[in-house]
Amino acid sequence: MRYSHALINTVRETPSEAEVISHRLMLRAGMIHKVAAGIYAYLPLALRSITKISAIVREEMVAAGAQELLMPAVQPAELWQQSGRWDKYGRELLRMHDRHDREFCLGPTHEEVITDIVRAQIRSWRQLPVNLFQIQAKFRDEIRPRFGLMRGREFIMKDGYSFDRDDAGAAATYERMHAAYTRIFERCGLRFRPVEADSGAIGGAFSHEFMVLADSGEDAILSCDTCDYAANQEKATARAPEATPPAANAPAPEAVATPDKKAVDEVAAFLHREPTDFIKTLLYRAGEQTVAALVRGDREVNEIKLAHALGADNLALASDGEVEAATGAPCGFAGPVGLAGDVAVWVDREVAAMATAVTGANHADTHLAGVQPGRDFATDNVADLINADDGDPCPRCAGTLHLSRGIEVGHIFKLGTKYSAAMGATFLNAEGAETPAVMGCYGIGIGRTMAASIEQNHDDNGIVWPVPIAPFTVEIILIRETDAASLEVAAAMERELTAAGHEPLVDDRKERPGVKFNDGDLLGLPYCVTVGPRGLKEGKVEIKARATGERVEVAVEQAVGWLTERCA
RNA sequence: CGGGGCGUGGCGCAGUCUGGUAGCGCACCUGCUUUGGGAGCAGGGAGUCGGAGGUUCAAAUCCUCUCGCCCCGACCA
Repeated sequence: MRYSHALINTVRETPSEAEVISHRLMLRAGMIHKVAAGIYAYLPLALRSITKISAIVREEMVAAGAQELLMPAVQPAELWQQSGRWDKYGRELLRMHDRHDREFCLGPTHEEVITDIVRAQIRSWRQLPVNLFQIQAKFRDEIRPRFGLMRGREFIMKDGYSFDRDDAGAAATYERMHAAYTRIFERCGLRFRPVEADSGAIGGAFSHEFMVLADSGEDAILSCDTCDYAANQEKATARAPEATPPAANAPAPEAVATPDKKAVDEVAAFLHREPTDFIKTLLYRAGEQTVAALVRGDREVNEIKLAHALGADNLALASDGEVEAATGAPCGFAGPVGLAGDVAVWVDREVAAMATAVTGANHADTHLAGVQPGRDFATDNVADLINADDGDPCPRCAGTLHLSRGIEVGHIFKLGTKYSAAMGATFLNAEGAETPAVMGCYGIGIGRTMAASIEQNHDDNGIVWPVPIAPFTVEIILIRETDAASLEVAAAMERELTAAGHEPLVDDRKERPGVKFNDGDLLGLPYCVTVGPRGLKEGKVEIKARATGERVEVAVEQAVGWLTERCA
């Protein structure tokens, strides 16, 4: 490919809308073009990379026994009504009407359609298992799209769905997908980690997210420094604390004045105690019920865990007015002792293990010291309710958990029979009984994987592509595009490299060398060959490795061989 | 949806407070000189100032409405 004929328009100045580095660099390198909020066109450079990522995904999916198909982006409301999600999905689902006023939506995911297909195609246990996937644009009307391709409304996704005869089969398929995903992200040259994830409303322990490790990631993950335990902070559980036995015959709680001190840190400083000596009481509304969640003063409530513990669908922090109604005190002085009887008290494991603590007194400007869980308030409902944090003990071994950030590029989970049962995707098993297929689903954000790679691999000068997903593998810079000898060498090299399976981009633009070098670094192709009169005088070209900055002078006739050896 | 900010040549911005014939840098086009890490000089093209309505002799600037975009938050298979 000749740069002078390629649609690659780099810009020196960073467009002001870009927050994260991958978005900035993709705009600067002329890879994407925004069409509307969260909706992008993939320009040729970006599409080349996306095509490569897709090819890796296809190969590994097929190798793992999956078959590719393609479903429509537009889906009829009836299917979503059958699964029950038409009413549940909310405004993230973009709905529309056709000319006959029938309702449709743009597919944010394809469980309904795939289940519809399979129920029409599958009759017998002999046809199972079947594992199907597609690579296609999805649309989710995100409340706030951001970070360019990282969180768009329209995005390219590989979504796969498996149907098995029984749980054991589904578990085996799940493991195969886990292994395939690991190979996919390894082949893409990414540093990543599979982590245990919350499976949302579906429940069950079978859910893993594949996280590309990057400080700019939107997800917090905890991983053990000793064993291979790693989990999304939404899900991560630290080892349960040992109970500290309370002193016998300890005095009853004592009220202490804490005028105008509300936040735990303020009260702790005022009383010369540590936040870890406190119990923080947060009030929530779960439907009609008011719930008090008790966590140690330095901890954060994990609302997902709390919702699971309660079996609640929707959970929201209580308003100031609701707090006053439940505690009889202004917000900031809530505590478990003497709460209104209709408030359900849920106690974090760590709090239940405390010997004594300071809590709010349910009275303005007052706290209680010397409160004993179990003696001064009931500990009937104990659960893990907090976010595990950096330094907590690992639940599986003697190691320590560490907090880091990641970008979710893949998510696999076992669905069970939720959709197959609701939509009648059943088959006759070996005993002749009608049985719903056991499903799993498996997603990879293709565009997000590309963005995550840039997020993880860049420097001050631009992108640093890993060879397997680079738009081109080699850039050939012509120092003097008017020099006949240089042109001849570049043309020959382009031919030979192409024949050897490389993808060269020849910068033959009428630009000064400095411009070409800087654009070369910005585009970030793995190798850059500089062809100019000065080197050719000695029959040499210079090759630079983008990732390491290593430069070598190589004889013209050895350059292709040198590159082939390095790219293997 | 709540809070904040921004819409002025392709991109980045000034001008708006205090109304008076639209400007700068980059990019683009032409020519000459240059050419191993973002060249110089000269010339040139390009903007209904997001849109609609209003005030005024006069509106990018003041008023009203509206649309879009960005940031923070709530939300998220």
